[in-house]
Amino acid sequence: MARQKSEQVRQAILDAAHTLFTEKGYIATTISAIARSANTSQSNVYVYFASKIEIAFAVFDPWMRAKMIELESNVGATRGAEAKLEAMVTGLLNGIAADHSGQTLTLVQALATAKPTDNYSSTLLNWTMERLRVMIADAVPASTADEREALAQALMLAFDGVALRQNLRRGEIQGEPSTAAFHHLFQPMIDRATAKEPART
Amino acid sequence: MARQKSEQVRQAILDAAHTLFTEKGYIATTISAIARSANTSQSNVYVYFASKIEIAFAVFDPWMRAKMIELESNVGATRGAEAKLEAMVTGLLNGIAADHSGQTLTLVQALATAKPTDNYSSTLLNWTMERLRVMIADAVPASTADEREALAQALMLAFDGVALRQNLRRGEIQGEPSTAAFHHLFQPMIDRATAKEPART
DNA sequence: TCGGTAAACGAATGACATTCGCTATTGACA
DNA sequence: TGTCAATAGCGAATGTCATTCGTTTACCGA
Repeated sequence: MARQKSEQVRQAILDAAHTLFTEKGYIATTISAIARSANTSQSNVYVYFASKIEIAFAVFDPWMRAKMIELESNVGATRGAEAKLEAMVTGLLNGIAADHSGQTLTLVQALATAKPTDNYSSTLLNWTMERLRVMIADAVPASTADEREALAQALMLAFDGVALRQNLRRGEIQGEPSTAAFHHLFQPMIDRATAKEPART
Repeated sequence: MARQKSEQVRQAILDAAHTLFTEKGYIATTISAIARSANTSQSNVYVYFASKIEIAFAVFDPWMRAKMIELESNVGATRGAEAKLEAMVTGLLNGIAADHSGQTLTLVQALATAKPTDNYSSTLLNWTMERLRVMIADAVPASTADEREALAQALMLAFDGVALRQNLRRGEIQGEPSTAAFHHLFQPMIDRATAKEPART
C-alpha cells in the first residue's frame, strides 16, 4: 500500500505534549513547541492527531485511568467502610483533582475551550463514574444503586470544581479542598449500614 | 485636565459584551465584535478595559451578585430548615450554575484561559461564600461556623463543576445536576438541630 | 525495480488580542 | 474667551496561534 504511520512518532508527540502540558498547561502550549520537542514538523502533527484538543485527551485519558486504578487499589486495601470512603474522597479530590502535575489543569482548559464541534466522547467520564460506584459499593455493600449514583455524581462535580480552581492558584482561600464536607455526604449511608450489621473489619 | 471617559461608551461596551457572551460564550466572542456592536473602535475598547478578561469579570460580577441576592430572598421567604437548604442548593446549582443565559460559561472560559498574570481579585468569590454562610446560618442557627464554612466550600466546588459541565452539553449523562446528593450534606446538621429544639416555623 | 499512497515538510492562511502613531476633543485655567 | 495639554478615539500594524496547502520524499506491495 503505502507508507505507514510510525508508532514512535505518535509516542514522541504524546510524550512531548505530556511534558509541555505539565509545565505550562494546555493553552500556553503551542503545536509548534510540541512538534519541535517531538522532532517533527508542525504540520506532521496533524497527520497523527486531528486537532490540539485531541492530543489533550489522548494525554489525559491514560493518566486519569492510571490514577483511578491506583486509587481503587488503595481504597481496596483500606479496612472499614468509613475509612474506605475517606480514602476515596481524599484521593480523588486532594490527590487526583488537585494534583500538581498539571494534568487536570489541561483537562479543564481543554474542556473550557472546546468548540461545540469538537466532540469528545464521554467514555472516560462514564468509566470514571463506574469506578466510583464500584468503590462505594465495595465500601458500603448495603447502599442502594440510587445512592451510589448520586454520590458518584456529586464527587465528579466536586472533581471538576477543584480542577477549575487549580487555575486560580491565588493561594488565598484554597488550602486543601474541603473534603471534610464531603465526608458528611456518606455519613447517613454508613450509619444506616452499620446499624444493620456491625462493622466487620 | 483633559478629555474624560464617557460612562455611555463604557456601558455600551458592557452591554454589547453581555449580549455577545450570552449568545456565543467568552471565547467565541471577539473584541472586534464587541466594538462593532458598541459602535466604537476595537482599540478604543482598550481605553476602557485593560483586557478581554477584565470585560468578562465586569459583566459577570453584577450578574452573579443579582442572582445571589435573588436567591437569598427566596431562601429567606421559605419556611423550615430543610426547605430553606433545599431551596438554596437547588437555586445555586440548578438555577445559577446551570443557567442557560451563558453567563457561567463565560466565567468558566474566562477562568480557564486566564493567564497567571491576569490577576483577578477574589472579591466576588469571598462575597458569594459569605452569602452562602449567612443563608446556612439563617436556615440552621444551631450550626457551627466550621460546619457552615465546609458546606459553603463544598457548594462552591459543585458550582464550578456544574458550570464547567455546561460546556459539554452532551445532553447525555447530565439531566439535572445531582442536587439530591447535596441535600444529604445537610442532613446531619438538620437532625442535630431539630433534636435540640423542635422546628419553630 | 516500479508505482502509488501517504508521511513529512516549509510556507501560507486566517483569526485574534493587543499595541502604535496619529488626530480630534475637551475641560481647566489664564 | 482663548490656549493647551492630557487623553478619547481611530485605523493600521504586530505578533501569536491553530490549521491548511502544495510539494517532496520514503516506504510498501507488486
